[in-house]
Amino acid sequence: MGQLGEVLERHLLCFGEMPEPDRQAVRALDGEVRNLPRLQDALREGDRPKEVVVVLSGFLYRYTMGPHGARQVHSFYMASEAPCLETLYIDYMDNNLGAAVDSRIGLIPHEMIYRVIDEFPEARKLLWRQTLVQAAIFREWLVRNSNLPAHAAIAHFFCEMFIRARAAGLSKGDSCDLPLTQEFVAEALGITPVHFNRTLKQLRDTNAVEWRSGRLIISDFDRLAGVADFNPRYLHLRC
Amino acid sequence: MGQLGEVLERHLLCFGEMPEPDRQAVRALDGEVRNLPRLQDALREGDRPKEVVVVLSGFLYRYTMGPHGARQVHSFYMASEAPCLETLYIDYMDNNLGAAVDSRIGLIPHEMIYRVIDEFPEARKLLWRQTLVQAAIFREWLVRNSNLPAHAAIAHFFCEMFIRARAAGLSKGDSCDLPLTQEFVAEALGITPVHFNRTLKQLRDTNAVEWRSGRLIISDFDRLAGVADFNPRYLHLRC
DNA sequence: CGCGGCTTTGACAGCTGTCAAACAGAGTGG
DNA sequence: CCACTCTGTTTGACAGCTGTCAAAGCCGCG
Repeated sequence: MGQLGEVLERHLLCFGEMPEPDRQAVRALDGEVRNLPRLQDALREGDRPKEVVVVLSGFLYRYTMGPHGARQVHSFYMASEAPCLETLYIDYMDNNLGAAVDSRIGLIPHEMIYRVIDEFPEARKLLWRQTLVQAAIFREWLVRNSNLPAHAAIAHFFCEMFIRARAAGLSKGDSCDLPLTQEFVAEALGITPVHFNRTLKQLRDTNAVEWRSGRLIISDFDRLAGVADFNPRYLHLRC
Repeated sequence: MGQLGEVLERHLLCFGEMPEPDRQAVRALDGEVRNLPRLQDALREGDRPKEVVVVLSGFLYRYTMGPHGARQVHSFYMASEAPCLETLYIDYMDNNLGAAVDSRIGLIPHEMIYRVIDEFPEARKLLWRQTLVQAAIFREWLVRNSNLPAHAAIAHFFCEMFIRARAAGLSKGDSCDLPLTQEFVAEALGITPVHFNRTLKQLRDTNAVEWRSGRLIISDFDRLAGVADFNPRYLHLRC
């Protein structure tokens, strides 16, 4: 029973069920654990990683660098999530994975996972599905950043983060950790930090949400979801 | 040897290699062929399809409807491409798939593909990879729509469509079909048709690209790619 | 010729970006 | 305990890209 395998098993079970033998096979996965200091990268564009990453604590983010030093964040990953599962079957990274705060990550060798995939169809199905859910999230972010005005986009982002935290068992009541700077989130939403800050103030004034010292508190989820036209359907969560 | 299987085989080979037995298994896939008139949907939000779609001719597009009737296009699919391969392992559609022009599509039953996936690991690998490449394209569209000014976004879109058409063997020299209205493309880029039109005129004046009566002609690809900061890396094409 | 769909153009409002500077809070060292 | 520094947040002023609303032009087709 590897620590990493247990984390991955719990994560996969958010998206569907597996029979006990498959669960056991996933649970048996294990690998190296490593500290990843804030702003350090775990994977870089062009890398051909030989392990799959699991977030144990902290917050990771995936990004690409634009031509003029502009950074676009594609996604955030909280504890228990598995970014870049896709490295299993894609030749090389076309983006970067880094730590937004001091984090601890686990590295499960591809070889071990290939064996599970070959021998346990239900585990394979959930692994595959996890990568598809990632794609669904990218689609939703595309819609959000392309169509929603800043205040709705911010509300949408908060809703998603909270729902994901709750699914991962990381929320407490109506709040969860969100240890990011405004700049990070602004780069995920495709807006300027300045504009993000201004718009956040407006949202705060609605008393639906608060975000300070790394903690997100959603006192009126329904109102916030209404502002964002948020529907958690795309997350394909079972719980 | 199914017609649909052959199309799918050729598409998968754009992303990697398979040994002959796997190729044969894919080639043997087949199913119903159906006409899909312009603006009609093949799949709708909430559907639980039992077949995988292959585009035989025409142009499909995937989209979601926003709250105020706003439509966001997630992607376009030209002949030989396979949209929504993801339906194999995801519970229900969280978006719609429709025809941008009169099209012909093939429907391969999930059951047939599951058998290939179970018995032919290399075919499975390419199928999986195809879904991952889709995700990579979503990421790139996210970056494009979030960061690039309209003229660069349009140039980027043209570059991608041309490269994909060439990979599919659908280009002739420096041109390919692109039978879409300006409105469709504008909705993919997350800008207004009016603004799209205005900005397109500017691009046209650079003499790098032309687009009329459904045909895209790129007379100076390098210049266009420069404007867009386009790098085809994310398409993960072998050829 | 008239109709319908698409493209093109105009005028104007407004959301968002840019550049700068002030402000706040945590950690450091004197 | 108080400067001091550093990072991140907050505000201000202003430019400009993009959206909105309308109307005109273009083209294929019955």
